[in-house]
Amino acid sequence: MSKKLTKRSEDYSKWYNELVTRADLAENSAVRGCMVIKPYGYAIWEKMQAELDSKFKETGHQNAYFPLFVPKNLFEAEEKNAEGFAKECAVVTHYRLKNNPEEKGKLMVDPEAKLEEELVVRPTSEAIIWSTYKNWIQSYRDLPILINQWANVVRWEMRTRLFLRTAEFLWQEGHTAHATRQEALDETILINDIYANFVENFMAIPVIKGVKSESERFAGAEQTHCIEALMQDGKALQAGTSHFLGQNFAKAFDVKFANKEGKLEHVWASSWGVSTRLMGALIMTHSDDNGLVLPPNLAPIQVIIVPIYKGEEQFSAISEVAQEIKQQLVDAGVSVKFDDRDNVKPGYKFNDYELKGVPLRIAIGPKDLEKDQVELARRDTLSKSFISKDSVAVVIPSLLKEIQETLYTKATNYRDEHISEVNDFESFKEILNSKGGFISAHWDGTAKSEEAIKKATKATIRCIPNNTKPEDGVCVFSGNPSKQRVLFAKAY
RNA sequence: CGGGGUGUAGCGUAGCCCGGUCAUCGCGCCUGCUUUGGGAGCAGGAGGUCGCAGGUUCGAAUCCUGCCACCCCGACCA
Repeated sequence: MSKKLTKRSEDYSKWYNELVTRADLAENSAVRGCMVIKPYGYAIWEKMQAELDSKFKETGHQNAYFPLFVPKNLFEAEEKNAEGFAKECAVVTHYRLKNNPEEKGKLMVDPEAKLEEELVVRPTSEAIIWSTYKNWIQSYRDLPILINQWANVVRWEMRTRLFLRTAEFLWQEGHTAHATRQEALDETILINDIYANFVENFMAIPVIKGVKSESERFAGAEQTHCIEALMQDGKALQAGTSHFLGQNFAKAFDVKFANKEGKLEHVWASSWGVSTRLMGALIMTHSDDNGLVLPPNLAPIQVIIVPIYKGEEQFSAISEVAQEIKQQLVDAGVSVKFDDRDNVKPGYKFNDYELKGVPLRIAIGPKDLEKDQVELARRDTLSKSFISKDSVAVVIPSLLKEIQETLYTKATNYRDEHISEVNDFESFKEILNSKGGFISAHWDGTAKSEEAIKKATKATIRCIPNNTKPEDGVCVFSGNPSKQRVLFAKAY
């Protein structure tokens, strides 16, 4: 394997794959379409989990856990939902293996052990959860139910890609039940805002909040709110969704409550989720040709200390200073590692931690010891400077903040430069293929035009942004009247 | 499921057309010494049912047949 990473501009997919593998985040598993998330990648995911989880709790949500298997008859209950996911379900049909009489030492599925009712491995948990909520809800006093679960789900995708589309992935899914339409709608929007704040402030990825067109909507939802991000290859990525489910699931699973007047009503619902796909967004938003670039908020190691030395004597002198600095940083709440491995040279370590996206690197050598200084290198700008060894604990925490902001600003500038307003279909196609990114254009609101545009350009409506102002125009495809612009893009 | 491609050491590969010292090279790994301010050097070493099963042949990584797996492009998708 070559030491240099493939350049982003040469082959974006290859670059992405190499980066994920070589930065030690994850790798393809022996199981088709599944991935192994390695400790370094998982540590980042855990940070994301912790932050999101606290936001959910702050807003009154609780965690719970529901089964992996969904009996087929439950799965069928909400027709649109079932139809939407039917083509990508893994199904358990048997519960036992036996020795294969034809081949020694091999096992076979025992045909005697066929299940009466097949079990669908959850592609999402609405069905199993709503069949449970039915028993939990009788009165308006039981509402709202605000539950989240951290879980894995399985969607048997034809083609997979590390983090972005794996057959099994990790996510959180919230499922709430409310007494009124408005309350459920408010919840849907509250969560979408939590997602947006999290992705922007914590992951330093700018997003556009909006709602999905009917054809892009979650199967079984009345409205799908979403956050859309833009990757460095000009393709959009749906980073999170929050669905207003209306009474669809309540009706499908017959979930009713007695209101204050004693009348029975169906409850109102929302569901929402973000997944390990956010890891993909993180990688494709910030990384460069040297590897991953982690925002300090998410970096398992925020500062790496690399010693440069000849011989035992120098090493112990440098170690002493390094340990001292490490302790100061730990006390300042910084996550820091001192890499004292002797089997690799400093140059190797420099490259290795750049590949892994560690935000700051401190190098300490004999020359620095003499001058009471250390070399400080930023991952985001790749710039180096020297600071006095006593100022480390003061300089670094604020520098980490600055890096977090710089990354967000840089990504935002890139995103904003890649939103193009167009008014005719020729420039639509032209810009989509040359520059990529989001295209803001008028659309007549029909699924027909949307489909035709998709066929012609592979671009889909990413969202109808929340902040667009009404503006009279004509559909970029059909020429029919339109009241506002929507965002198109090629998407992952 | 359609169209294309690939399976040789942990990873990446040469060899396949034209059968015969042919199992190649690089990275990684192990041992030792020298190194250490941007992916170290030298010396030695370990590691392979050439995807699987048949067939042709005196002889198969190489030719033929079947199977399996994976990858890419489409349809599908968080």
